Amino acid sequence: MKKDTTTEEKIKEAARTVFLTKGFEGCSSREIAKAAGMNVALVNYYFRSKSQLFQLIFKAAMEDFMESMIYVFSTDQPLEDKMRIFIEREYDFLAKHPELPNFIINEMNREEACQTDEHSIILEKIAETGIFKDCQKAQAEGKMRKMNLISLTLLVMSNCQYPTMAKNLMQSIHQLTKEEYEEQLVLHKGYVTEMLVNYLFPKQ
Amino acid sequence: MKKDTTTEEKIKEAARTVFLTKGFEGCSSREIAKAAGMNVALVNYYFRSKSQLFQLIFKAAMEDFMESMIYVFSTDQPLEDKMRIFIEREYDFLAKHPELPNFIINEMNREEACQTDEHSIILEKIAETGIFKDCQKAQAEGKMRKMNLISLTLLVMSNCQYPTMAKNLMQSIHQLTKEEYEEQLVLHKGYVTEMLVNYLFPKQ
DNA sequence: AAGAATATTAAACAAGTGTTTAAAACAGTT
DNA sequence: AACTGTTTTAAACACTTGTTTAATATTCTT
Repeated sequence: MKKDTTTEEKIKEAARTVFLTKGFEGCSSREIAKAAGMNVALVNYYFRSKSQLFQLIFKAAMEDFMESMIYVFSTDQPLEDKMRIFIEREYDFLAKHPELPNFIINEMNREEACQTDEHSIILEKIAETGIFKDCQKAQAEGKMRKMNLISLTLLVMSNCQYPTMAKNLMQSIHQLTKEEYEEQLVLHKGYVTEMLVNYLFPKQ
Repeated sequence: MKKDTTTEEKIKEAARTVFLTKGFEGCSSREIAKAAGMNVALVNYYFRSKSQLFQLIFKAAMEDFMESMIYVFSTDQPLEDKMRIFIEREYDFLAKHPELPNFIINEMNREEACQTDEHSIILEKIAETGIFKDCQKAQAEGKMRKMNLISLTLLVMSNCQYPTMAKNLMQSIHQLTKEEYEEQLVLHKGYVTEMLVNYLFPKQ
Protein backbone atom coordinates (compact mmCIF):
# COMPACT_ATOMS: atom_id res chain seq x y z
CA MET A 1 0.00 0.00 0.00
CA LYS A 2 1.57 3.27 -1.14
CA LYS A 3 1.32 6.52 0.78
CA ASP A 4 -0.17 9.56 -0.91
CA THR A 5 3.31 10.85 -1.68
CA THR A 6 5.92 8.16 -2.00
CA THR A 7 9.50 8.47 -0.78
CA GLU A 8 10.71 8.76 -4.33
CA GLU A 9 8.42 11.71 -4.99
CA LYS A 10 9.33 13.38 -1.70
CA ILE A 11 12.98 13.28 -2.63
CA LYS A 12 12.24 14.56 -6.11
CA GLU A 13 10.25 17.47 -4.75
CA ALA A 14 12.91 18.35 -2.21
CA ALA A 15 15.59 18.06 -4.87
CA ARG A 16 13.66 20.42 -7.10
CA THR A 17 13.38 23.19 -4.55
CA VAL A 18 16.97 22.79 -3.34
CA PHE A 19 18.49 22.55 -6.81
CA LEU A 20 16.48 25.49 -8.14
CA THR A 21 17.38 27.81 -5.31
CA LYS A 22 21.00 26.78 -4.77
CA GLY A 23 22.08 25.17 -8.02
CA PHE A 24 23.87 21.86 -8.53
CA GLU A 25 27.15 22.96 -6.99
CA GLY A 26 25.49 24.96 -4.24
CA CYS A 27 24.01 22.00 -2.39
CA SER A 28 24.89 18.50 -1.20
CA SER A 29 23.13 15.15 -1.42
CA ARG A 30 22.71 15.23 2.35
CA GLU A 31 20.99 18.61 2.14
CA ILE A 32 18.46 17.23 -0.32
CA ALA A 33 17.88 14.15 1.81
CA LYS A 34 17.40 16.29 4.90
CA ALA A 35 14.93 18.56 3.08
CA ALA A 36 12.96 15.46 2.16
CA GLY A 37 13.24 14.07 5.69
CA MET A 38 15.09 11.05 4.37
CA ASN A 39 18.38 9.22 4.70
CA VAL A 40 21.20 10.13 2.32
CA ALA A 41 21.49 6.64 0.93
CA LEU A 42 17.90 6.80 -0.28
CA VAL A 43 18.76 9.52 -2.75
CA ASN A 44 21.12 7.19 -4.55
CA TYR A 45 18.89 4.18 -3.98
CA TYR A 46 16.17 5.79 -6.07
CA PHE A 47 18.20 7.94 -8.45
CA ARG A 48 21.63 6.27 -8.56
CA SER A 49 23.58 9.54 -8.22
CA LYS A 50 23.30 13.25 -7.53
CA SER A 51 23.98 13.96 -11.20
CA GLN A 52 21.22 11.68 -12.46
CA LEU A 53 18.74 13.22 -10.04
CA PHE A 54 19.81 16.65 -11.19
CA GLN A 55 19.41 15.83 -14.87
CA LEU A 56 15.87 14.68 -14.11
CA ILE A 57 15.07 17.93 -12.31
CA PHE A 58 16.73 20.05 -14.96
CA LYS A 59 14.82 18.45 -17.78
CA ALA A 60 11.50 18.94 -15.99
CA ALA A 61 12.41 22.56 -15.22
CA MET A 62 13.23 23.12 -18.86
CA GLU A 63 9.80 21.84 -19.83
CA ASP A 64 8.09 24.04 -17.26
CA PHE A 65 10.13 26.90 -18.62
CA MET A 66 8.61 26.44 -22.06
CA GLU A 67 5.16 25.30 -21.04
CA SER A 68 3.44 28.66 -20.84
CA MET A 69 4.71 29.69 -24.23
CA ILE A 70 3.35 26.70 -26.06
CA TYR A 71 -0.15 27.11 -24.72
CA VAL A 72 -0.74 30.71 -25.79
CA PHE A 73 0.83 30.21 -29.18
CA SER A 74 -1.50 27.32 -29.91
CA THR A 75 -4.64 29.42 -29.48
CA ASP A 76 -6.42 30.92 -32.44
CA GLN A 77 -6.10 34.67 -32.08
CA PRO A 78 -4.66 37.68 -33.87
CA LEU A 79 -0.90 37.81 -33.50
CA GLU A 80 -0.94 41.08 -31.61
CA ASP A 81 -3.38 39.68 -29.05
CA LYS A 82 -1.26 36.58 -28.70
CA MET A 83 1.70 38.73 -27.86
CA ARG A 84 -0.22 40.65 -25.20
CA ILE A 85 -1.58 37.47 -23.63
CA PHE A 86 1.80 35.83 -23.79
CA ILE A 87 3.48 38.62 -21.84
CA GLU A 88 0.65 38.61 -19.33
CA ARG A 89 0.99 34.86 -18.78
CA GLU A 90 4.74 34.93 -18.73
CA TYR A 91 4.81 37.53 -15.95
CA ASP A 92 2.24 35.47 -14.10
CA PHE A 93 4.24 32.31 -14.52
CA LEU A 94 7.50 33.93 -13.44
CA ALA A 95 5.87 35.35 -10.34
CA LYS A 96 5.15 31.75 -9.34
CA HIS A 97 8.51 30.34 -10.48
CA PRO A 98 10.97 33.22 -10.15
CA GLU A 99 14.04 30.97 -9.83
CA LEU A 100 13.52 29.18 -13.14
CA PRO A 101 15.23 31.49 -15.66
CA ASN A 102 18.32 31.98 -13.50
CA PHE A 103 18.51 28.29 -12.77
CA ILE A 104 18.38 27.25 -16.40
CA ILE A 105 20.74 29.92 -17.67
CA ASN A 106 23.27 29.16 -14.93
CA GLU A 107 23.28 25.43 -15.28
CA MET A 108 23.60 25.80 -19.04
CA ASN A 109 26.87 27.60 -18.34
CA ARG A 110 28.35 24.71 -16.33
CA GLU A 111 30.38 22.86 -18.92
CA GLU A 112 29.86 19.44 -17.34
CA ALA A 113 26.11 19.66 -17.44
CA CYS A 114 23.19 19.97 -19.76
CA GLN A 115 25.25 20.46 -22.88
CA THR A 116 23.11 17.93 -24.68
CA ASP A 117 22.05 19.40 -27.99
CA GLU A 118 18.64 18.00 -27.26
CA HIS A 119 17.31 21.48 -26.48
CA SER A 120 16.50 22.10 -30.09
CA ILE A 121 13.42 19.99 -29.43
CA ILE A 122 12.11 23.04 -27.65
CA LEU A 123 12.23 25.00 -30.86
CA GLU A 124 10.44 22.20 -32.66
CA LYS A 125 7.68 22.16 -30.07
CA ILE A 126 7.23 25.89 -30.42
CA ALA A 127 7.32 25.56 -34.17
CA GLU A 128 4.52 22.99 -33.96
CA THR A 129 2.20 25.67 -32.61
CA GLY A 130 2.49 27.42 -35.95
CA ILE A 131 3.54 30.68 -34.29
CA PHE A 132 6.58 31.05 -36.51
CA LYS A 133 4.58 30.62 -39.69
CA ASP A 134 2.08 33.16 -38.41
CA CYS A 135 4.91 35.60 -37.86
CA GLN A 136 6.35 35.05 -41.31
CA LYS A 137 2.92 35.54 -42.83
CA ALA A 138 2.31 38.73 -40.86
CA GLN A 139 5.73 39.99 -41.84
CA ALA A 140 5.08 39.26 -45.51
CA GLU A 141 1.79 41.17 -45.28
CA GLY A 142 3.57 44.13 -43.70
CA LYS A 143 1.61 43.78 -40.48
CA MET A 144 4.65 42.87 -38.47
CA ARG A 145 8.15 44.26 -38.41
CA LYS A 146 10.61 42.11 -40.31
CA MET A 147 13.02 40.40 -37.98
CA ASN A 148 14.49 36.93 -37.60
CA LEU A 149 13.19 34.48 -35.02
CA ILE A 150 16.17 34.77 -32.75
CA SER A 151 15.82 38.49 -32.21
CA LEU A 152 12.10 38.10 -31.87
CA THR A 153 12.41 35.57 -29.04
CA LEU A 154 15.28 37.55 -27.53
CA LEU A 155 13.19 40.71 -27.34
CA VAL A 156 10.33 38.97 -25.63
CA MET A 157 12.45 36.86 -23.27
CA SER A 158 14.68 39.78 -22.28
CA ASN A 159 11.79 41.95 -21.24
CA CYS A 160 9.87 39.20 -19.49
CA GLN A 161 12.62 37.30 -17.74
CA TYR A 162 15.29 39.83 -16.84
CA PRO A 163 13.12 41.80 -14.43
CA THR A 164 12.57 38.73 -12.24
CA MET A 165 16.13 37.50 -12.65
CA ALA A 166 17.57 40.80 -11.45
CA LYS A 167 15.13 41.07 -8.56
CA ASN A 168 17.69 41.03 -5.77
CA LEU A 169 20.05 43.32 -7.65
CA MET A 170 17.34 45.87 -8.36
CA GLN A 171 15.96 45.70 -4.85
CA SER A 172 19.42 46.34 -3.47
CA ILE A 173 20.21 49.18 -5.86
CA HIS A 174 16.88 50.95 -5.49
CA GLN A 175 16.38 50.05 -1.82
CA LEU A 176 13.03 48.38 -2.34
CA THR A 177 11.18 45.83 -0.26
CA LYS A 178 10.03 42.57 -1.79
CA GLU A 179 6.48 43.89 -1.98
CA GLU A 180 7.47 47.19 -3.55
CA TYR A 181 9.40 45.40 -6.26
CA GLU A 182 6.50 43.10 -7.00
CA GLU A 183 4.27 46.13 -7.48
CA GLN A 184 6.90 47.60 -9.73
CA LEU A 185 6.84 44.44 -11.83
CA VAL A 186 3.13 44.84 -12.48
CA LEU A 187 3.73 48.38 -13.66
CA HIS A 188 6.69 47.29 -15.75
CA LYS A 189 4.68 44.57 -17.44
CA GLY A 190 2.47 47.31 -18.84
CA TYR A 191 5.38 49.28 -20.26
CA VAL A 192 6.92 46.17 -21.76
CA THR A 193 3.69 45.12 -23.42
CA GLU A 194 3.11 48.54 -24.93
CA MET A 195 6.72 48.87 -26.09
CA LEU A 196 6.93 45.45 -27.69
CA VAL A 197 3.55 45.63 -29.39
CA ASN A 198 4.26 49.14 -30.70
CA TYR A 199 7.60 48.05 -32.05
CA LEU A 200 6.62 44.69 -33.51
CA PHE A 201 3.28 45.79 -34.95
CA PRO A 202 3.76 49.40 -36.09
CA LYS A 203 0.59 51.23 -37.14
CA GLN A 204 1.23 52.05 -40.81
CA MET B 1 62.62 44.07 -5.82
CA LYS B 2 59.08 43.34 -7.02
CA LYS B 3 58.31 41.47 -10.23
CA ASP B 4 56.13 43.13 -12.86
CA THR B 5 53.16 41.22 -11.51
CA THR B 6 53.45 40.25 -7.88
CA THR B 7 52.21 36.99 -6.41
CA GLU B 8 49.34 38.80 -4.77
CA GLU B 9 48.19 40.24 -8.08
CA LYS B 10 48.59 36.92 -9.87
CA ILE B 11 46.31 35.27 -7.35
CA LYS B 12 43.81 38.11 -7.60
CA GLU B 13 43.73 37.85 -11.39
CA ALA B 14 43.32 34.09 -11.31
CA ALA B 15 40.62 34.40 -8.67
CA ARG B 16 38.77 36.89 -10.84
CA THR B 17 38.62 34.64 -13.89
CA VAL B 18 37.81 31.52 -11.88
CA PHE B 19 35.16 33.17 -9.69
CA LEU B 20 33.50 34.91 -12.61
CA THR B 21 33.23 31.80 -14.74
CA LYS B 22 32.40 29.27 -12.03
CA GLY B 23 31.00 31.28 -9.13
CA PHE B 24 31.95 31.10 -5.46
CA GLU B 25 30.53 27.64 -4.85
CA GLY B 26 31.66 26.32 -8.20
CA CYS B 27 35.37 26.44 -7.47
CA SER B 28 37.89 25.61 -4.76
CA SER B 29 40.79 27.50 -3.22
CA ARG B 30 43.13 24.96 -4.76
CA GLU B 31 41.69 25.61 -8.21
CA ILE B 32 42.40 29.31 -7.86
CA ALA B 33 45.91 28.65 -6.59
CA LYS B 34 46.57 26.29 -9.49
CA ALA B 35 45.27 28.83 -12.01
CA ALA B 36 47.71 31.34 -10.53
CA GLY B 37 50.51 28.79 -10.51
CA MET B 38 50.80 29.12 -6.74
CA ASN B 39 50.53 27.08 -3.59
CA VAL B 40 47.15 26.85 -1.85
CA ALA B 41 48.45 28.31 1.36
CA LEU B 42 49.42 31.51 -0.45
CA VAL B 43 45.79 32.30 -1.16
CA ASN B 44 45.09 32.54 2.54
CA TYR B 45 48.47 34.06 3.27
CA TYR B 46 47.55 37.11 1.19
CA PHE B 47 43.78 37.18 1.53
CA ARG B 48 43.09 35.38 4.83
CA SER B 49 40.22 33.28 3.42
CA LYS B 50 38.36 32.28 0.27
CA SER B 51 35.42 34.45 1.33
CA GLN B 52 37.51 37.58 1.82
CA LEU B 53 39.18 37.11 -1.55
CA PHE B 54 35.76 36.65 -3.08
CA GLN B 55 34.33 39.79 -1.54
CA LEU B 56 37.26 41.72 -3.02
CA ILE B 57 36.62 40.30 -6.48
CA PHE B 58 32.89 40.81 -6.22
CA LYS B 59 33.20 44.44 -5.25
CA ALA B 60 35.57 45.14 -8.13
CA ALA B 61 33.26 43.32 -10.53
CA MET B 62 30.35 45.40 -9.32
CA GLU B 63 32.30 48.57 -10.06
CA ASP B 64 33.24 47.34 -13.54
CA PHE B 65 29.60 46.49 -14.04
CA MET B 66 28.63 50.11 -13.50
CA GLU B 67 31.65 51.78 -15.01
CA SER B 68 30.49 52.11 -18.59
CA MET B 69 27.19 53.62 -17.55
CA ILE B 70 28.68 56.41 -15.55
CA TYR B 71 30.93 57.61 -18.34
CA VAL B 72 28.29 58.08 -21.02
CA PHE B 73 25.83 59.68 -18.66
CA SER B 74 28.40 62.27 -17.67
CA THR B 75 28.85 63.56 -21.21
CA ASP B 76 27.03 66.62 -22.45
CA GLN B 77 24.69 65.45 -25.17
CA PRO B 78 20.99 65.27 -25.99
CA LEU B 79 19.27 62.57 -23.98
CA GLU B 80 18.30 60.56 -27.03
CA ASP B 81 21.90 60.47 -28.23
CA LYS B 82 23.07 59.46 -24.79
CA MET B 83 20.72 56.52 -24.91
CA ARG B 84 22.02 55.41 -28.30
CA ILE B 85 25.63 55.72 -27.22
CA PHE B 86 24.92 53.99 -23.95
CA ILE B 87 23.45 50.93 -25.65
CA GLU B 88 26.33 50.88 -28.11
CA ARG B 89 28.89 50.99 -25.30
CA GLU B 90 27.03 48.50 -23.15
CA TYR B 91 26.96 45.90 -25.92
CA ASP B 92 30.64 46.59 -26.50
CA PHE B 93 31.43 46.21 -22.83
CA LEU B 94 29.43 43.01 -22.45
CA ALA B 95 31.15 41.49 -25.47
CA LYS B 96 34.39 41.89 -23.51
CA HIS B 97 32.96 40.86 -20.14
CA PRO B 98 30.11 38.48 -20.93
CA GLU B 99 30.24 36.70 -17.55
CA LEU B 100 29.67 39.83 -15.48
CA PRO B 101 25.87 40.16 -15.38
CA ASN B 102 25.30 36.49 -14.62
CA PHE B 103 28.01 36.52 -12.00
CA ILE B 104 26.60 39.49 -10.16
CA ILE B 105 22.99 38.42 -10.34
CA ASN B 106 23.82 34.90 -9.17
CA GLU B 107 26.02 35.84 -6.29
CA MET B 108 23.41 38.36 -5.16
CA ASN B 109 21.05 35.40 -4.80
CA ARG B 110 23.37 33.50 -2.43
CA GLU B 111 22.02 34.46 0.96
CA GLU B 112 25.40 34.26 2.70
CA ALA B 113 27.07 36.72 0.37
CA CYS B 114 26.93 40.26 -0.87
CA GLN B 115 23.78 41.18 0.97
CA THR B 116 25.39 44.37 2.14
CA ASP B 117 23.00 47.23 1.49
CA GLU B 118 26.01 49.17 0.31
CA HIS B 119 24.89 48.77 -3.30
CA SER B 120 22.77 51.86 -3.10
CA ILE B 121 26.03 53.75 -3.55
CA ILE B 122 25.77 52.69 -7.17
CA LEU B 123 22.57 54.63 -7.53
CA GLU B 124 24.18 57.66 -5.94
CA LYS B 125 27.08 57.49 -8.37
CA ILE B 126 24.70 57.33 -11.30
CA ALA B 127 22.68 60.13 -9.80
CA GLU B 128 25.83 62.26 -9.62
CA THR B 129 26.05 62.21 -13.41
CA GLY B 130 22.81 64.18 -13.50
CA ILE B 131 21.19 61.65 -15.81
CA PHE B 132 18.14 61.29 -13.60
CA LYS B 133 17.53 65.02 -13.46
CA ASP B 134 17.89 65.19 -17.23
CA CYS B 135 15.25 62.51 -17.55
CA GLN B 136 12.86 64.27 -15.21
CA LYS B 137 13.34 67.48 -17.11
CA ALA B 138 12.76 65.80 -20.46
CA GLN B 139 9.67 64.11 -19.06
CA ALA B 140 8.32 67.40 -17.76
CA GLU B 141 8.84 68.96 -21.19
CA GLY B 142 7.01 66.07 -22.84
CA LYS B 143 10.09 64.99 -24.76
CA MET B 144 10.36 61.72 -22.90
CA ARG B 145 7.79 59.17 -21.88
CA LYS B 146 6.84 59.43 -18.23
CA MET B 147 8.12 56.48 -16.27
CA ASN B 148 9.84 55.92 -12.94
CA LEU B 149 13.57 55.32 -12.70
CA ILE B 150 13.24 51.66 -11.87
CA SER B 151 11.35 50.77 -15.01
CA LEU B 152 13.66 52.97 -17.04
CA THR B 153 16.77 51.14 -15.85
CA LEU B 154 15.00 47.81 -16.12
CA LEU B 155 14.08 48.40 -19.77
CA VAL B 156 17.63 49.29 -20.69
CA MET B 157 19.31 46.59 -18.63
CA SER B 158 16.94 43.87 -19.79
CA ASN B 159 17.58 44.53 -23.44
CA CYS B 160 21.32 44.98 -23.07
CA GLN B 161 22.21 42.28 -20.59
CA TYR B 162 19.81 39.41 -21.19
CA PRO B 163 21.04 38.64 -24.70
CA THR B 164 24.57 37.94 -23.43
CA MET B 165 23.37 36.20 -20.30
CA ALA B 166 21.25 33.77 -22.28
CA LYS B 167 23.96 33.14 -24.84
CA ASN B 168 24.37 29.42 -24.18
CA LEU B 169 20.64 28.87 -23.90
CA MET B 170 19.91 30.66 -27.16
CA GLN B 171 22.78 28.95 -28.97
CA SER B 172 21.48 25.60 -27.84
CA ILE B 173 17.87 26.31 -28.74
CA HIS B 174 18.59 27.85 -32.13
CA GLN B 175 21.57 25.61 -32.91
CA LEU B 176 23.98 28.46 -33.48
CA THR B 177 27.75 28.59 -33.33
CA LYS B 178 29.50 31.07 -31.10
CA GLU B 179 30.30 33.26 -34.12
CA GLU B 180 26.77 33.14 -35.48
CA TYR B 181 25.38 34.26 -32.15
CA GLU B 182 27.85 37.11 -31.92
CA GLU B 183 26.73 38.32 -35.34
CA GLN B 184 23.14 38.02 -34.15
CA LEU B 185 23.96 40.22 -31.19
CA VAL B 186 25.16 43.02 -33.45
CA LEU B 187 21.90 42.82 -35.36
CA HIS B 188 19.91 42.69 -32.15
CA LYS B 189 21.65 45.75 -30.77
CA GLY B 190 20.16 47.70 -33.67
CA TYR B 191 16.63 46.49 -32.97
CA VAL B 192 16.97 47.23 -29.28
CA THR B 193 18.25 50.74 -29.88
CA GLU B 194 15.46 51.56 -32.27
CA MET B 195 12.80 50.04 -30.04
CA LEU B 196 13.95 51.76 -26.86
CA VAL B 197 14.49 55.16 -28.46
CA ASN B 198 11.13 54.99 -30.23
CA TYR B 199 9.39 54.07 -27.03
CA LEU B 200 11.15 56.42 -24.65
CA PHE B 201 11.25 59.43 -26.99
CA PRO B 202 8.03 59.25 -29.02
CA LYS B 203 7.78 61.70 -31.95
CA GLN B 204 4.64 63.62 -30.88
C1' DA C 1 78.37 38.15 5.51
C1' DA C 2 75.01 37.82 9.36
C1' DG C 3 70.58 38.55 10.98
C1' DA C 4 65.80 40.02 10.48
C1' DA C 5 61.69 40.08 7.84
C1' DT C 6 59.12 38.34 4.33
C1' DA C 7 57.57 34.77 1.03
C1' DT C 8 56.78 30.06 -0.16
C1' DT C 9 56.38 25.28 0.63
C1' DA C 10 54.68 20.53 1.92
C1' DA C 11 52.08 18.45 5.24
C1' DA C 12 48.51 18.07 8.29
C1' DC C 13 43.85 19.26 10.32
C1' DA C 14 38.93 18.51 10.95
C1' DA C 15 34.81 18.74 8.44
C1' DG C 16 32.13 17.78 4.41
C1' DT C 17 31.63 15.55 -0.19
C1' DG C 18 29.33 11.61 -3.28
C1' DT C 19 28.77 6.88 -3.07
C1' DT C 20 28.65 2.00 -1.39
C1' DT C 21 27.83 -1.74 1.78
C1' DA C 22 25.81 -4.78 4.71
C1' DA C 23 22.63 -5.23 8.12
C1' DA C 24 18.02 -4.17 9.76
C1' DA C 25 12.93 -3.10 9.22
C1' DC C 26 9.04 -3.54 6.53
C1' DA C 27 5.67 -5.37 3.48
C1' DG C 28 3.19 -9.14 0.99
C1' DT C 29 2.51 -14.15 -0.08
C1' DT C 30 2.12 -18.66 0.97
C1' DA D 1 4.80 -18.38 11.17
C1' DA D 2 8.31 -18.61 7.71
C1' DC D 3 9.99 -16.98 3.43
C1' DT D 4 9.59 -13.45 -0.07
C1' DG D 5 11.32 -9.12 -2.15
C1' DT D 6 11.50 -4.30 -1.24
C1' DT D 7 12.72 -0.07 1.79
C1' DT D 8 15.29 2.09 5.03
C1' DT D 9 19.10 2.64 8.05
C1' DA D 10 23.76 3.55 10.15
C1' DA D 11 28.33 3.12 9.11
C1' DA D 12 32.08 3.19 6.32
C1' DC D 13 34.67 4.33 1.97
C1' DA D 14 37.95 7.31 -0.43
C1' DC D 15 38.28 11.96 -1.69
C1' DT D 16 37.87 17.01 -1.58
C1' DT D 17 37.01 21.03 1.01
C1' DG D 18 38.94 25.53 3.62
C1' DT D 19 42.35 26.55 6.74
C1' DT D 20 46.54 26.23 9.73
C1' DT D 21 51.20 24.98 11.04
C1' DA D 22 55.85 24.64 11.15
C1' DA D 23 59.74 24.26 8.42
C1' DT D 24 62.27 26.07 4.41
C1' DA D 25 63.62 29.51 0.96
C1' DT D 26 64.10 34.12 -0.40
C1' DT D 27 64.78 39.01 0.07
C1' DC D 28 66.10 43.14 2.54
C1' DT D 29 68.82 45.70 5.94
C1' DT D 30 72.77 46.52 8.35
